[in-house]
Amino acid sequence: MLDYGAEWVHKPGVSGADEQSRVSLPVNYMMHDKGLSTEIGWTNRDYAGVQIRGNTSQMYRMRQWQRRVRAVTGREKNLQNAIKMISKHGTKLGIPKTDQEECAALYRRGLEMDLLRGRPIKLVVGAIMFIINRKNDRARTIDEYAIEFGIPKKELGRAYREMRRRLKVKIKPTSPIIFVERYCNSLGLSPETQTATRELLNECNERELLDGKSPSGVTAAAIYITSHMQGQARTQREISDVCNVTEVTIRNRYKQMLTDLNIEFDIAASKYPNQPMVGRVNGKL
DNA sequence: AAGACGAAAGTGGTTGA
DNA sequence: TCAACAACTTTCGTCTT
Repeated sequence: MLDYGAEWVHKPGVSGADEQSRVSLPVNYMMHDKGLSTEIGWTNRDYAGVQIRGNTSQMYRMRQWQRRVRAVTGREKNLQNAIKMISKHGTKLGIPKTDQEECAALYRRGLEMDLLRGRPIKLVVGAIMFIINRKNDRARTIDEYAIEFGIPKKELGRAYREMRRRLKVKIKPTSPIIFVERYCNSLGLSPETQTATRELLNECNERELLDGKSPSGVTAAAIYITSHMQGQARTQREISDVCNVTEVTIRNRYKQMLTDLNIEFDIAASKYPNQPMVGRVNGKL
């Protein structure tokens, strides 16, 4: 686990409120030098805000060199590039800042272990961002990363698996549950329907009906069922658009779900509101 | 016309020899 | 490394409402 907390420095001989004095920002992995380097400001003023007189072109040159000197080695330049990319694509995909920092930290680790030489930065960054995505149970699929980075899915998948192995990141299989909130929201379904969908998936999971099936596929099927049961019917087409699975898959999955769970439910007859909720009666679905 | 259905053929990943 | 395999996709004609 990474600690994102502030870093307190203990001052000897000081007590009370001053005892825990903040020295600077917490170490920030989104800066290639962890935020520890010096920056010369552009204002031509000294620490007290007084205008610096005289040689402004000298100030300009100092700034220039400070910038140049900050990233000297190839490795540091590489890291700078990668971090820029993480932040750019991360923002577009809506990845939380904390996740982005984890990506940067993991990338740095790969760099230090010398695993990255000769690979396109884009590919490694994509793989690492997907690793963090999976590790933290985020509701995004590899397809979305492949599209965002403009890398064929096959290639990104291969890089992802290799990086995961070499960096020794342990990853659980994706649970369909993590997609429920996102998909239901996209489809404008009520919180009750979301809950019902989770119930349904949990029930399937307990009976071990989900292993080996694609997580977004079974989520799509579950939503198809519950949306009808809740009187908020969505078509297979609408759901397949949002969940990025085909209508055929939704059909196969939902039919099997109904038979496996012994649920008698006529989808065709359920297009109208006020259908009974999915829930447990005496512990049974 | 929209939605659902299911057969058929093809794809990529997993598994076990 | 290779073949077998299950899940999934694409495509398309048919049925139902």
